[in-house]
Amino acid sequence: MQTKSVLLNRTTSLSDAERGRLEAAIASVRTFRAGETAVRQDTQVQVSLLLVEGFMTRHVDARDGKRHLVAVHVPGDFVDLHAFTLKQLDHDVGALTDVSVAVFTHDALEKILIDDAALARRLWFITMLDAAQHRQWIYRLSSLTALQRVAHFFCETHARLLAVGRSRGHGFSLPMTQSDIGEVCSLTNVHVNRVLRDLREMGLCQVRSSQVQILDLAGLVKAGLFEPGYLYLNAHVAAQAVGHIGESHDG
Amino acid sequence: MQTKSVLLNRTTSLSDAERGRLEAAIASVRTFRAGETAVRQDTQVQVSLLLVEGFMTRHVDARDGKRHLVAVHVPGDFVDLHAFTLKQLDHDVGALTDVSVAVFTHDALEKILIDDAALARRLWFITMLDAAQHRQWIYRLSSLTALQRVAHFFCETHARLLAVGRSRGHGFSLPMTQSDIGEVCSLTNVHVNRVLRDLREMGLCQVRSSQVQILDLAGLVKAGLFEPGYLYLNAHVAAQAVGHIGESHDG
DNA sequence: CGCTAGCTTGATCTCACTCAATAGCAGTGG
DNA sequence: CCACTGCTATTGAGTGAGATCAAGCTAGCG
Repeated sequence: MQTKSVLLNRTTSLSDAERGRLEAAIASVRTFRAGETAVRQDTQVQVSLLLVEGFMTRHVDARDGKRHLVAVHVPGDFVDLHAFTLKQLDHDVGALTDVSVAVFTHDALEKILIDDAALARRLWFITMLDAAQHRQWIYRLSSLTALQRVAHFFCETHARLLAVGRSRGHGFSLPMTQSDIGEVCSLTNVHVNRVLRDLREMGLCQVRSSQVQILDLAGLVKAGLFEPGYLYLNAHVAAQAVGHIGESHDG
Repeated sequence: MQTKSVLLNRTTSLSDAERGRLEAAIASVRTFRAGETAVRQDTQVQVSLLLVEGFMTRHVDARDGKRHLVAVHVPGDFVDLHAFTLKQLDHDVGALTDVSVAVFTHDALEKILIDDAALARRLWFITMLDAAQHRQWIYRLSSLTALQRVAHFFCETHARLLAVGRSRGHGFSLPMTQSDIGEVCSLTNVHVNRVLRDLREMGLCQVRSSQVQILDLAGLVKAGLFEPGYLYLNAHVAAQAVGHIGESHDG
């Protein structure tokens, strides 16, 4: 089953029993097209979505028409598990690319909460990882310069993709425009463009056509003051994420 | 019992049974002095703290010696419930004033998770409220000007204090220096000072000796583009928080 | 081939930072 | 009692990172 491998790849190592239990709870798999809004702010929801393939965002629309991202999701992420307890969201969930998601009804999750405390705690943990990332985004906005922010965001995304086997260390797919990156880092598209030029000229990384090519991971980590502790990765992946382990050799 | 009234005042309405269950799980009550660090980043923890009296912060120390707050806590808040699943925190927890806290062992919380799914879900919800506030802080930093940020922060804090009966609508206690407010809003103490002068001259609010006096709540809400939806307050409190209900008459 | 979305570069502007100086106030000790 | 220290608040002058405005470029696509 397609979804099986995704769950297997989660940072949060699940026991076989837990994984099976979670997969059994999938109600359906559905897709959204790039640009579609999957969940709209302030509407009542009875399901939560696990992203199987593609990239999604969570974003708030400011009153002046601008919007700001509060999360970027990669395959394996439970994008709106928090809706299980909140029931209505304070932000939109959108698809950056064509995506497919596994749908979990809240009834099914409720059943897990009642019957399987260990798995429930795992799910809770996943939502807490999310909150830890929010805190790091606050740090990024409050304490880093434009260049540091972009470098930090790239390191974070790279680390998370590493954790789910979607990067081999040399680069990764990032289907976002410079304006999108600006909405993550609170910069204008013009300034993102200048920052990317600087990163390129510094020999740290290169971005073209939705691909981030990492030229000097250790340098990028340093430039972004990136410390992956908040991602609660296993030691091996964490070391890889900061460039302390040679990249895997792939084809 | 002192703690009882605190739990009673929680935004999240608990049933009598749930409240009793939670109070029974309190292992002890302890205190910290103003300025003390209650929980330190990256250390293993086996307990979580519910703030009974006083104000606490959660903050990350940046590499350059500056620090940034990621949360301000008021009485009734479960300040580090997320440690139950994370086990070690990505930030410090500190006391702004002398505080007293109720201590819950994670063993006791584990028991609740196993035995009482409804209460467990309530606790999970509380941690999700926290995440929703993180998201709003991201919005505040990314999309608001200095004056808007400070106004927004005051509105948020006021709303939360209203919810636990610690404000009657005219003002509230905020034991923070201008530098502290700067660490919330990512501004220098100098600029916070200028913003406070502007807010005063605009007739919106007045701050002196740790007291925020609200002169025009509706105006402050407007100035801070404050929309309390993310706090998931009950309708009555929410209306009060944005100045749509006349303040209560107190002594 | 023309249209549109995204990228790139230059010129100018502005909000908030930095640096600096002064004042008020609480605590402490001679 | 006053001198001294340390912390917080206040105000002014100059600076800078990133925004804004404007124009031209590139590439995919109907």
